[in-house]
Amino acid sequence: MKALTRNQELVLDVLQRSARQMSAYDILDKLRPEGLKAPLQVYRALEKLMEIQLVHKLESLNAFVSCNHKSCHGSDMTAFTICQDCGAVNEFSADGVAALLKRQSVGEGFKIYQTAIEIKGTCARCM
Amino acid sequence: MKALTRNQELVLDVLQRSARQMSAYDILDKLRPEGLKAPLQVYRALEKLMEIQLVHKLESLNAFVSCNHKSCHGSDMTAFTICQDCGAVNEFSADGVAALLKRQSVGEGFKIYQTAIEIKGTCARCM
DNA sequence: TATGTAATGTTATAATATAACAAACTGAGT
DNA sequence: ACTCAGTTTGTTATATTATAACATTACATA
Repeated sequence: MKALTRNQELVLDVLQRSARQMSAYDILDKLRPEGLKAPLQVYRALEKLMEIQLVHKLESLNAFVSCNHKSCHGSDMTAFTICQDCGAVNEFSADGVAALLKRQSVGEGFKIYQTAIEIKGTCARCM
Repeated sequence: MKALTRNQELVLDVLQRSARQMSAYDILDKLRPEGLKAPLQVYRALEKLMEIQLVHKLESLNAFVSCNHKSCHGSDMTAFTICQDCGAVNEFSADGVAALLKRQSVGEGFKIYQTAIEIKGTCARCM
């Protein structure tokens, strides 16, 4: 487990402090005071952070969240609920779903590398 | 079930003829000969077509596919495998997964509106 | 025909993401 | 310490994806 570089630390830190998902440009704006200037600096850090599963991308929102969910590091399965009213995103453990998907995809001769499950709807608070 | 408008027909037709997923701009380029000029014409058609589930968006690719999968109209659950080698996309039926997700999310007090499951990996052909 | 809803066309612009290339840093092996 | 390979960085420019705003037209139906 390699140490993070400065830019990676900065990006991760911003994401961890944020209550919400952030776009790459949201992150960039937060980090301008630290000297970051170009989107690529953020995107590159995000790429690495996703590689080591400290950050996930919400594909349907083009946004990023940090992941403290220990069980998820080393897993290739992430699942999120996204509330369409309040915007709250919640990562939840989907082990049963993961197992089922794996079985099914093996049945179809497909080798899973990474899975994104994004569920849009209404959260308990907003109902 | 309302009839489709001209633009919606055109967009759906292009997608159905295509062996692959297409970006909105891919579609636009195919339809320039029919007189379409602006991205919005395509995006608006796509929006409607997705609403009535004749088209799905692959969130992780920012691309669109048509859906002939009868069982899926009226469902709020779509699942895709995406081969990272050849790019082939396959929609598969994930009823079991859907049921499981529904049970689990209900447990967490979340009301599902729409779910995207996108699995990246290697297809049988490419293994 | 009046009326409301939906769809259209158009221009402009916002938001998201990557290409290309030179330079600096890092770590392992010698 | 030296060097080599690999990674990370900084930077400018550009590609790709998506929406805003607004005037206009089509269309069903009461």
